Amino acid sequence: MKLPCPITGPKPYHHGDLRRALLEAASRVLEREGPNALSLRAVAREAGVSPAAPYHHFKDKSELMLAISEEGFDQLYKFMLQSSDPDAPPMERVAAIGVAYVEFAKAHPSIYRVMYDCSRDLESLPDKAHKAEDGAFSLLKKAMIDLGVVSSDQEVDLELACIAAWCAAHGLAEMVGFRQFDSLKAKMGGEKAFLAGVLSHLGMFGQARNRG
Amino acid sequence: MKLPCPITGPKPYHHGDLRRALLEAASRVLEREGPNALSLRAVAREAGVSPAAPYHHFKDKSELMLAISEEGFDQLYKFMLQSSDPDAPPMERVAAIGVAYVEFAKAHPSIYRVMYDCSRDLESLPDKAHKAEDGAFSLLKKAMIDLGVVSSDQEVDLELACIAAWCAAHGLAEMVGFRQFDSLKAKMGGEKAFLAGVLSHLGMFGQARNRG
DNA sequence: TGTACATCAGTGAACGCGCGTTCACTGATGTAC
DNA sequence: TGTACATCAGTGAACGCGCGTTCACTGATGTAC
Repeated sequence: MKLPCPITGPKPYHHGDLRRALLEAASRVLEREGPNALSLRAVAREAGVSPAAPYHHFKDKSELMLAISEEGFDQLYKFMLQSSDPDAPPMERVAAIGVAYVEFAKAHPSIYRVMYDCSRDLESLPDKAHKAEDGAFSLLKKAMIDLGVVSSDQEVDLELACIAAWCAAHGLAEMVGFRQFDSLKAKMGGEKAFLAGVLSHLGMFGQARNRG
Repeated sequence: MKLPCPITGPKPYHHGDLRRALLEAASRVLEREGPNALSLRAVAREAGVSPAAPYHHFKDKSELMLAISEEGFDQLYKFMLQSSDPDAPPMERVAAIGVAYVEFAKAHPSIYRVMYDCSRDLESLPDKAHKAEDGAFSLLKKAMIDLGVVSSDQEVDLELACIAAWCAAHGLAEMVGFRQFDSLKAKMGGEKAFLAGVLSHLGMFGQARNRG
């Protein structure tokens, strides 16, 4: 691949890895302007490319959205993984996974929204995470099994517990940013305390309650 | 108000109560075509009126959306109220409120989405429900106090408990419709059992767990 | 009770906008000989 | 090693669309006298 002079050179006719560049451009658009501004044209614009160019890499808009969403799930999984020490006690691990989930959504609300929207449209969020041997849902499931509250042979109950945790995390992730909670957060000395406080009331994250 | 002959008469130039009619038209559009199809023009079309007519009743699109959302919260509150017997034990009442919330969202997903979107944009969901003496949040709060797990003088903890319940309900409400859960629902003998099962893992709805 | 007139609540045409997508095209690349 | 050519990955102009909003207008209503 021939690269142009990084300072003065004209951009080459062929891009090199436009697919990658488009996904990164999409991410920038999302962070800067929010999910409503995410259009095929905006992404192409951000990548410095004509509006027709993306069609060589994605069948249509929904395929681009899906790719963004998949990338998001990848990042979320990696973040969860690095946030939960596999040698820590299971209770701590479950809590760490939950907190990581919420923090990710809080840090990247627009990407999270695209992820969620794609999941709803395609009815495949848990499925996708499920299938991947080491996907986010599996990570939670393992921690839940280790937690011992539900045993792995009570399959239905285990599944229910994981779904409950996922729902709670999703709800909290979407609502934690509400301005309405600001004064309570301040009263408690910060968002972290607030988060722990809310989680302490949600069954499967109960150990936070015992701590403080 | 002069009414046209309901069968053959021409529609009158003046509508009578276009504001009301627009809100009902919006509701129909939402149920039929989903939140993405909800535009000022679509609502006017559905109401059988020119695209400029709504501007005599709403400053702009966002004001219409807000009105739809407010109406939704009203309906939600009424539904919660009629679903929870004030003489029932507090535990049952809290559970009934939670189930009603989720059922409402499941029954009217598009309206629920508009409600949520408005809340997020305006940062006023809990606030609105809060201010109204008999709003949905207050209803939950009262039941929580009666439940006795948190006392009304531990204000912060009470608030946290209510927020946790709200988040959990929101998460469940948004995810309960996912196709991915279909097989589990079938295995458990229906959505109601599934819902109760998930709720049983969420702290403040714990009584469902003791029952079955 | 009748009439002049201000006000209200509609109409429908038009505006500019950004969108997703298509199309004929062209410059760059890589492969066969 | 050089050359012909198929293929790939871009361009940019154009399409039709639905949108939010504005505008000059007009029909109906209600009020003052």
